[in-house]
Amino acid sequence: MTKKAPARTPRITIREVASDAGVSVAAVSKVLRDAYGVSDALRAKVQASMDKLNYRPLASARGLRGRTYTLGLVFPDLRNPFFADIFAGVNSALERTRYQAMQGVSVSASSLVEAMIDRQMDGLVLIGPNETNERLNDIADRVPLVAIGHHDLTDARFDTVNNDDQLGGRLAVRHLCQNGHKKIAMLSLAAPVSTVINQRELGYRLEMTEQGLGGSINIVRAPQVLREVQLILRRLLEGKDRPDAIFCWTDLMAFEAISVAVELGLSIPEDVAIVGYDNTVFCEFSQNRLTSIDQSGEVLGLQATRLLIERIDGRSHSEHFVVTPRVVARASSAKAG
Amino acid sequence: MTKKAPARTPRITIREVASDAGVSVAAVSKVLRDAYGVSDALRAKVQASMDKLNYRPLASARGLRGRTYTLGLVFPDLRNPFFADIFAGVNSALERTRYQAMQGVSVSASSLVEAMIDRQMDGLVLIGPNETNERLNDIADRVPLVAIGHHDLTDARFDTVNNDDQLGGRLAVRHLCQNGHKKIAMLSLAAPVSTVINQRELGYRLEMTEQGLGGSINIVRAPQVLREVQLILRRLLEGKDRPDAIFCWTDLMAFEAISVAVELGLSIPEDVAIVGYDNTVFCEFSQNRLTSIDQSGEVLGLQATRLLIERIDGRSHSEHFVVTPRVVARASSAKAG
DNA sequence: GCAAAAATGTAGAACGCTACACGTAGAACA
DNA sequence: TGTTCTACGTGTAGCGTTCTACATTTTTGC
Repeated sequence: MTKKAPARTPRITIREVASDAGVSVAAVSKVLRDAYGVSDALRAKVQASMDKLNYRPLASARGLRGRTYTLGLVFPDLRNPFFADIFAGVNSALERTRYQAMQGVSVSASSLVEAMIDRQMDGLVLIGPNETNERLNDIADRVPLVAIGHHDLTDARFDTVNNDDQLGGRLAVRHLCQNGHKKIAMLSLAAPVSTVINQRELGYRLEMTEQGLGGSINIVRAPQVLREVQLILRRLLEGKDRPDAIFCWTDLMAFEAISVAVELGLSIPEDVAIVGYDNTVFCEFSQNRLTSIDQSGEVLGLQATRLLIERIDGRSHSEHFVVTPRVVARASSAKAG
Repeated sequence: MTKKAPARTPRITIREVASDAGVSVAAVSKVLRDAYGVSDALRAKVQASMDKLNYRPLASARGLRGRTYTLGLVFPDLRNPFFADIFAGVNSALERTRYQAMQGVSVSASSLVEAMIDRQMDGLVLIGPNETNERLNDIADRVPLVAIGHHDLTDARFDTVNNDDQLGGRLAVRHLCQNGHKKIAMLSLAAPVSTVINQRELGYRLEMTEQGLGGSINIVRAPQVLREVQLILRRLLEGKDRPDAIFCWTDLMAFEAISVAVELGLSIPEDVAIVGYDNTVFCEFSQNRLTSIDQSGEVLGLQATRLLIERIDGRSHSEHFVVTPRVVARASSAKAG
């Protein structure tokens, strides 16, 4: 079945560079890694040959001995534009380095993580990993690891970068209270897989209680399936006890909430105010004009990358970076009455 | 600066498997690649050892001699959820294979493509590449290549998978005509970088002409920048010659169009109908209820992957796969009057 | 039953790079 | 002038695979 592939233009190797520059292979390698013991003259000579031949080191070969200069990013999903922000942050951190990021997507990180380790990634960033600390430590024992959006720090042998999701939950409630809302419901995720959700729920609860609204705490949980979400929102908004505000655990759900509300003839924010989370581009975008909690994905990505490279360079104690969220107020939660 | 990294749990190598199974390294390699000349007994023995030791071949090492079983996907952008559909298609094509996809994002494919070649990807899928055929052929000479969303087939030494964008443009216009709209404008992209846009514009023009609306052909071009898009849309909708329908080159722009229209107090579809392109999940989603041209990203991804693997396996002539788009009608373009 | 053919397994040389261990030469020191 | 440093280059042994030869065993054909 497998025929011979057509002849491909062959690669320039370090050997050819060496012979072109009239030096040893080892010398070229030194220049490549800017290792100690290289004179300016030699560097220049080698550099010239590399440029001339358009030489590029082969990552797999490097990986066999040293590094591949490749970082792996594991996203849980590609549909949420919030992840694009994180990615942008990663890339800006990588700008002046020799590292390159490769991404993969998978709900259960496991198999993808293995694939990335097989491919000699120098380090991994897991975004919103749905994994136990035990499992994460297991990975961390094999490859430098940073988790974004993981709040369990006990015994962590990896770094974390987090938005303060608990504070985020609080801010949402506080903001809605300030704008005169009282019956604030929260739309959360069924089977809360991530510690992120737990923190947001906790923040919601705590702030509701502190605001003296403990009695009207109302967490509604929906799965990721669109139909289900719509159904549950409809039930919530048609019920006799309709909330006058909904805090949604992510912008995407918030858009859906707006959608269902409008469909039911309710006006926003007069009848029901909506607040989302992530402050994705789409908040600005559509008529949604959605108030949202900004967790600055770009900062998350940037810090995670910084920590990861530190770790690759040898740091072995764990660091945990926290970003403070903030409310970005838009029309969807404007002052009631 | 660079300290010694902490001791990592070492990898199981093919050598250890071989010694555990009491066979040669070559034998294990044969089993791994299911090459010719392996008895059932040997296979079983080796398989057992591999399972027992939890062995996983190292891609970089394989790459040095043969394949890495890694495919590279190059996306122009991560924000458009349409790309998630393509990705899903790729993954479903990969399901029962030993290949794994890694993604990268970059507007100008160039540097990312080089990085992927450096990392020994067995093949590349470029999505909406903003490159000349010359450049693409150049890449194709070095690595098996498939382009999704590239309409220039002259001399192509790579495969392409395309939605029939010209037909898509036609369908949009035809649909709007059938629903009684006449002054149909098209919102396109400034500096049309991709052949995709050209085809959609062409389809729009041709169908307008055939419908006898050649006189009201009106292509408005906006850059990718949100502010600009809003400005241009506002100008278009406030002008004395307001169109009664807008065909937008992508859903994201269509949402923006809806947004601006609503802001201006226009109702959709009575005052102005909107049609998008891509049929992203968000069409169903928000109150947008956006009519869109479906180009089935999943099929595109699946076919591209299929072609790519064929090419890796040795096919050298080019193939070009075309998917037929279809209109998915929703509220945003309902019958006028 | 014997030669030829087919099937099965093994040795060992790459693949392109890194990094350790040296060799050498000039500078600094006494 | 000899000796010790230091800076700079080089030789070469791997890293974990694949894959071409080749050696050995088993099967087949007559």
